Amino acid sequence: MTIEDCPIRDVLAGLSGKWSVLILLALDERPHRFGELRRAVSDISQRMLTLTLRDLQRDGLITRTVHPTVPPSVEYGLTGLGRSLVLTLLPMIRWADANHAAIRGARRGFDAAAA
Amino acid sequence: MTIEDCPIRDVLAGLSGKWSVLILLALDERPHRFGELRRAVSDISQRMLTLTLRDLQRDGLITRTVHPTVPPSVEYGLTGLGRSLVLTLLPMIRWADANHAAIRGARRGFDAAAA
DNA sequence: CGGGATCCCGGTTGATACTG
DNA sequence: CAGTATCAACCGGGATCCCG
Repeated sequence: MTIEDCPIRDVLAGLSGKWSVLILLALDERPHRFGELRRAVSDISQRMLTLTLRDLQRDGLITRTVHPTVPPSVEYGLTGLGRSLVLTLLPMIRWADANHAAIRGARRGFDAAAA
Repeated sequence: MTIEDCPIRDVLAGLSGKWSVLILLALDERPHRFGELRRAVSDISQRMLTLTLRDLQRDGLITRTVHPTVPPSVEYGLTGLGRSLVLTLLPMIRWADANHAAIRGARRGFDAAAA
């Protein structure tokens, strides 16, 4: 009865970081190289980008292709599984965009009432 | 240019906890009392349930109704905003359910290859 | 260029005990 | 029943330096 037995919690855990969803969205547009991703998801640290990418790859959501050039070049892209996940994420993204103002308003109201 | 200016990150931050989504789903079925929620989301600590509920209420996603009985009874339910959010979440939930096995398989493959 | 290794801090979480 | 208070542990994440 560990955490992995609950699909929701197990899958969500991987997306719970601050960065996974942003990275998946960037890769949904087009494949990105490491440095491109770093700029696309501005203010992610090199370390967290590396770690998050490895987790996503481990879960079979993204591909990692090394081109043995000098200097090296690594391309990341979505797998079929990853693409199908992003599709289910898009409604939530749009909701976040559309209702961000309402949430911020609710927060202000709540905080004011608490004071 | 703080974090709240990005709708995705701001909204996701609230759901990134381990518990928010589970609670929202439980409340989507029907309103729950505190103790019911605690059993529904088994192995959440009392403390985290309290904290998460307050955050969700602060964001305008759930309602909190106190019935001044003895002993006290508090009912939580979804707001309209909350219900609309859950609707956008459901595709992702179903995806998690359907693809949990695939993800676990990918993980095993990745870990085996790394060894 | 694309990482890995290390250090370290601070917020989040859990256990436990107490309360109206 | 539905919380609040306090304390300790943990771990996500940033900074920095190094490497092929």
